[in-house]
Parts: sequence; structure tokens; C-alpha cells
Amino acid sequence: MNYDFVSIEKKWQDKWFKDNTFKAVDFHPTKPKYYILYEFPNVSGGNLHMGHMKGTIPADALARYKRLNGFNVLFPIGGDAFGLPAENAAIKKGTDPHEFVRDGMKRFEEQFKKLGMSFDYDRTICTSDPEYYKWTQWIFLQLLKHGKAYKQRGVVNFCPNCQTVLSNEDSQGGKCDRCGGDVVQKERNVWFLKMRDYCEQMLGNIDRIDMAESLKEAQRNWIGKSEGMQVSFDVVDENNKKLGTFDIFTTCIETIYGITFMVLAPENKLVDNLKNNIKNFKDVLAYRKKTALRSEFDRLSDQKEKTGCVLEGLFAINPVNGKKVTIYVADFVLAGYGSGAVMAVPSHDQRDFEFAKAFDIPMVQVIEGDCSKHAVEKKEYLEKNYKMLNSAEFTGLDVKTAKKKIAEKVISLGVGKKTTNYKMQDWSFNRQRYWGEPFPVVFCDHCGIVPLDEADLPLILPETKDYLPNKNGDSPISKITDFVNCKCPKCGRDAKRETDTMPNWAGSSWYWLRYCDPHNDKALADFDKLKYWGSVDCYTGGTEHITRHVLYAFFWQNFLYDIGAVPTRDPFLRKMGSGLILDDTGKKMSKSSTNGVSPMEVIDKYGVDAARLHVHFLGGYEDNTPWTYDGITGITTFLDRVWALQDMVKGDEISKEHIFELNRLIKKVGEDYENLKLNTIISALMIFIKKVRDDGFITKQELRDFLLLLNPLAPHITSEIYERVFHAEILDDSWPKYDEKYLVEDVIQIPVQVNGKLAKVVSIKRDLNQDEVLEYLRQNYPKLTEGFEVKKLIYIPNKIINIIK
RNA sequence: GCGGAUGUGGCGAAAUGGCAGACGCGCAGGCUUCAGGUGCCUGUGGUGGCAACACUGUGAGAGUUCGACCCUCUCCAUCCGCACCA
Repeated sequence: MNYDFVSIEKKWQDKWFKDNTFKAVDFHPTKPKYYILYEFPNVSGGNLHMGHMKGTIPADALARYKRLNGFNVLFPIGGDAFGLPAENAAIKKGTDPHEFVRDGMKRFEEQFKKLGMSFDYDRTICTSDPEYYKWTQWIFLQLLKHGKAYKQRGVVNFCPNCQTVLSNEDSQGGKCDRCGGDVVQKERNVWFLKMRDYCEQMLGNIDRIDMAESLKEAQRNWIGKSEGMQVSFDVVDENNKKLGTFDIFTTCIETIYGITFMVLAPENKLVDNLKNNIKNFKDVLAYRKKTALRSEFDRLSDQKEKTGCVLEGLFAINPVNGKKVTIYVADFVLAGYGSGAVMAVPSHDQRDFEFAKAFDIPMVQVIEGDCSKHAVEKKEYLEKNYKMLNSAEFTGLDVKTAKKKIAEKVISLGVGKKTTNYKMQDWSFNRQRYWGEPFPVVFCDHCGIVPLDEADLPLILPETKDYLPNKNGDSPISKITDFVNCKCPKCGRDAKRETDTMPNWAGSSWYWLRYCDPHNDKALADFDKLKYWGSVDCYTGGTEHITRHVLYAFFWQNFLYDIGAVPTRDPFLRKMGSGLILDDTGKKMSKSSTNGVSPMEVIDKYGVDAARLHVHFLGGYEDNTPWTYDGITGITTFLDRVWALQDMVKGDEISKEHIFELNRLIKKVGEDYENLKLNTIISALMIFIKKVRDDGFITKQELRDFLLLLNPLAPHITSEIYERVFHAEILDDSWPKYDEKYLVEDVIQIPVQVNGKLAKVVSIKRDLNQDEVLEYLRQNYPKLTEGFEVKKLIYIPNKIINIIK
């Protein structure tokens, strides 16, 4: 007899939705809090895809499990709606973004309902709602007020296709994150957030969070902490007249006697400052222009051919030995890292080596090793602790000692100091696009950049039909003159508004805080509520944008903590990245690919309980799993058998036939929910149901416990059976307890090995001592010990016996 | 190039120092059924054997251990992230 999943599932979903059954209670008087967050979906798609099944279901199961265990669970949802992804999708569809987002949010809600998600729908937020982005703007004002936001001309990533500036995070590998096109470098006036100030704090967050090591490493790499020295070099002309100085950063101070040239990034300011002394300044400008347009193709090309341009007429003086060397500009030196300049030691750095070969520059070897084919780099010379050469008083010392002594010398000469460098840059924070949070600032000829009064927030995004990106890379908002022209809040004279908008990451960098108090119009959230809900206990979601998103989250949370707006530095205690669902070619199943199977299709065919179980029976939460319908019959058979339990009820209390299995099951399933190991929960439940069917009956109490164990994963069918059998609501019941005394049986089966090889499995009383075991074996299994002397008996009580002969 | 992870039957996968392959799919055989792309039962890593059983087996090779999928070292393969970061 099959159960009618269509009507049963709808019945419960309607009820949960209508009653908002899963409402979280602020300041619950007795229950402990538990905060589960699922990464809110981006409204760009408007439809849930298989990837969402991987992330939502475990979060929902954990939420339901925790509620049954007496927790006051906060499990909210919302939509990430501002920014390029939604705007590009809206443009493609030819809809106004406002309307596009409204539709998308509605569709998400319907689909989440169909998934049986136990969200608190009263707390739903959307980042493009003025009530929400009021507080995104408020946070920006605080950043500005505390010197963590600044506007500056700088060389930044620009996507010619999307017509906007992008952050480093949004242009990884030289490709636009949204359209995949090549990103070029452009000089522009840009808002930056001082994320670099938070490198150490963020590294602390990474250490404290419970998250996969690979994700932690990706984030540490992105921050890119590196310890070394900053050293000052004088710049002179042919006649040794001092023209200025510049700093370099190095992690290999021990090679300083090997410098044969210096290299600046093409954009380095020194080039502009000394342009009158550079004889070939025209060539330098031409080189600059060329490198700015270098595309992805050039950068990835295998040759990695070194290009550059000498600065004729300028020389640098090595502070340790007074040696005069040539200066170049070259694009292998990055303007944004360190001070945008390096000392070049071709014998001991492979890039310098290649550059020296290309430009025919001499080399000086200062550490042992064979430098004829390639540089002997620090990995090799430090590991082998080679001796120093050609390094004045340090010649003959081993490298490790020399490194310390040379550093001391540089410091005592007053030309250097120990420093720490980070790869991470400040966050370029504006986009020349329509669909985003307007910046709450105006530009006044008299007062400069003037922030709006907090009382005037939100600054509403003006409506317009002309929202397509501009060809010249200006924001379309610049055309809305009655928005742009305004009065300066400070002096009252005519002023203009900022017309760029914030990036899509703005709204998602603090949204977990808003869920604690989503309707507050006095603060981003009430401080006591933030304190009550605290850090997110478990945060699930995809891994696609995890490095960026989590770092941005750490950054904002730390900033808000420092200004006293939130009670903790750690937004999340545990972050789980769900694996991908792969299609039949082993590639990521994407929403756009034609072979993508929609979750709604699976739900319509098999029911949502079956779909929920199937996706997570396929493999572990953090593993990639290939999608297939194969095996779903195993799940539907299981659910049919669960349904059939109603007709097998006999007796009330737990039977002696099932007491051990049931207690073990309760223990195992509970542990597996905590660790989100849903696949083994399902198999454990299958094993139990097989036992029940073999015995031909289940008691009422056993059925009750079984339904509770399955409820977090398959909430509909279990709610229905519970109601039919017990005439009550399963959600009013609580998680079954197990008793330790039923986890162990008096007579156990344990393996006996001879010389480490399995010989026999024997039945034996629990908790015998070693002598008793040997005696027992001699009595009952004489063959195991006959014919040889037992040299040694290894007996791990109740686990294994190993006889050594 | 650097970093991280993974590697187990025909397939998805269990087992984190103690009986490898649980559970599910698939496959084979059987029972039920008017019928079945239904339900139920049995078997199923490989090799040999009618069989009980024997040997063998977790990417490859070494090591630690009474005992290794699990710990250590070397290598190979695949996937992911970063990539001229001084």
C-alpha cells in the first residue's frame, strides 16, 4: 500500500506555513538558543537548483533535530537581491529589477515551502528592501566616520563588458566573476574599505571557526601574510646626485649582496616624481599603457615572458655595500603588493633570473648551489642551509645565521625594519551600476565629501526606466538629475550625490545580524537580541563564493564589534560548505546547463520526503556527489515500508526483541545529526526497519521513537503517521532518550585472530579478564589453541582476541 | 609552480587502530501476482572448488604495530583553490 505523498505533503506544508509553526522566540525563558543559518540564495536565478538541496536539507534537518531536543532554534531565510547578478539577470529578461526581485522572492518562498523547510518566515529579509538597506547604508556611514572608508584615485579592476569597477575578489584570475569576460586595469576614482586593517583579526576568526581545512587555507592564502623586511634605497643620477628614495619589501634579506638591479611596478609613483630625470620617459609611458591593457590571455600564456623598461638616468644604491645598480619598471612587480618595488637578485629568485636573462643583466651569486640553469631559491638553500658567498663579512656563514645577522646590520644602518605584508588589498567598494545601495554621501564644492545625517536614511534608490549600464562607465544614476542635484547637509549650498552604488556583497556582509531583529527601525538589530542569539552555531551553504563572502563577513563583524554595535567578533562558529551535485559528465550541475535536473521535478515525481532522503543518501554533505535517479527506488521502498508500520503495531512498551537495536539506533542517529552525516542515518533506519519486518511487529513506543528519529529528514510522512496513530502532533513530542545499559549485551560476538589473521568469530561473555578468555577458548574452541605454544595473548576487552604463537 | 583535499566492488558509498565493503542501486536465482519497470525471499569483491574451505584484496611502494583503508615517509593519479605576492 503506497502513501499519497501529494496530498499529505501539501497538508503539512500549508499548516506549517499558515501557523508559522517554526517561529523563533526572542529571549526564551527556558530553552537554550541555537542559530542555524542557510546562505540566502541570490535572486538572480529565481529558481532553486539541485545545489540548494545539498545545503538546505541538512540545515533544515539540524533545525528540526535541535527543536525536538528542546532548543529554541532560529532558522531564517531571505534573499540576496542587490548587485550585478540580479541586475544582469533582470536585463536579460527585460524586466525592471524591482519587479524581477519581487517575483524571484515570491518564487523562492513557494519553492522553500515545497521543500518542507522549517524557516521562521516572519523574519524573511531582502537586501534590496529600503528597510534593510537603510542599515547597510548606516554601516557604510560608520565605516566612513571611523576612517575605514575612503575615496581615492587608484588603479583598479574594470570589466568592459559589465561597465563597472570590480574588487579583487570579484576578478579572480583576471576574469569578471559575473560575465566571465577579461578584466582590465583602469585608473579611477574609487571607494575603498580598509579591509587590510583587519588582516590579523580575520586570521583569528579563521583559527577559531570550525570549517574544512581546505577552505581555511584558501582564506589564509587570500590574506597572504608574509613576514620580511622593508629596506630603503637611495635613487641617484649618473653623477651620484641623490634624487630621492624608495622602499622595497623582501623576505630574503640574506641575498641583499646579490642585488644586480631593482624593479618598480609600472604604476609606481617614483616614476612620476622623477619623470624629469628619466631620459626615456616616453618609452616608460608607452610600456605603462601596454601593461594596463594586458589581458588574461597574456598573463596565462605559458611563456610568462618577462617584459620591462629600463629607467635611463636613474640608479639605486645598495645600502649595505654602496653598489650602484640600474632600475627598471616591469609588470611582474605588482603595484598593490608591498611598496610596489623589489630588489632583484637573479641568482636566488627565479623571476629575477628570467628577467636578467631577458635583459642581459649580470648576476652575482651569494649562496652556494648551481645557479647556471635556474636560480637557487630560498626553499632549497634554507632547507640545506648552504654557506654564504660574496657577502662581505657574512661570507662563509651558513644562510640561517647570515639571515639574522644581515637583518641586524640593515636595521643598525637605519635603512630597514622588520615588517609584515599582506596580499589582501583594501576592498574596492563601488560599482557604476544602477541596482545597488546608493552611497549616503554628497559631494560639496565647499565641504568636500559630506555624509548624510543618519536620520535621513534610507537614501532611496531612485526609480528610472533608463537603468542600463553606460558605455562610458559612469553609473546610469548620473542621468537622474533630480536625484543627483541636492543641497549639502552641512552648508546648504548646491551639491551632488554619489551616483555609484555598492557591490552585491554589501548586503550579504551582515545579514545574519538582521535576522536577530529584522523589523527594528532604530538599529541594525537590538543589542540584547544580538547578544541572545549570539554567533551562528551552524552555517551551511555552497562553496562557490565562500572565501570572499566569509572574509567580508569577518571584516564587517569585527568592525561592528570595534564600534560597539555587536557583541561578538565571530559571526559563525561552524561553517559547512556543501559539495557540488555533479551531472552525468562529472561536471558541476548548473542552473544553466541543459542536463540540470530541477529539484521541483524530483519532488513532483517522488515527493519531497523521498527527494530529501535521496539527495543525501547519495553521499556526504561536504562531498561532491553525482546526480542520478538510480537508487531512488531504494528510498521510495523504504518510505513505503515506513508507511506500512502503521499496520504492524502490536503492544505498547518497548519489546525485548527490539530494545538493544532501538537504543543503539537512538544513540547513533543523534550523533549523526550533530555531525550532519545524513547518509548513515538513513542506512541505520533502514536496518532497524528490516529487523522490525523480520519480527513482524512494532510496538507503539517503538514506532513513536522511530518516527521521531526520521522526522528531521522526512517531516511530512512522519507527521502524518504520528497523527494517525497517536492523535497528536509529533512536533509536541521530544527526542527519544537511550539508556547506556541497553547498549551492551551480556554475550557478545568477538573476532579471534591468530598471528593477526582472522581465525574465527566466537560468542563470549562480556568483561572477562585475559586468563578467563584463554581458559574459555581452550574449553570451547580447542582448535584455536591446539598444537602450539601460546606465546602471547592480546586481548582488548570486548573487542578482539589475538593469539600469538 | 604553490596550497588543500581525495583515491575502497559493476555503481553511489560504510568503516578513523580491532570481523573491510554496512546501507542502497544494479545483477543472478526463486516465490507471490491475471499481469508487471509491483511486492517479498535468497545470493552477490576477486581467484580456485559441487562444497565446507583456501588464497587474495582498500591507487603503488616502504615503515611503525600483536593488528593498518585508518598513523609515518616516498611516489602516482584525480579534483578544487590561488597563481609573476618579492
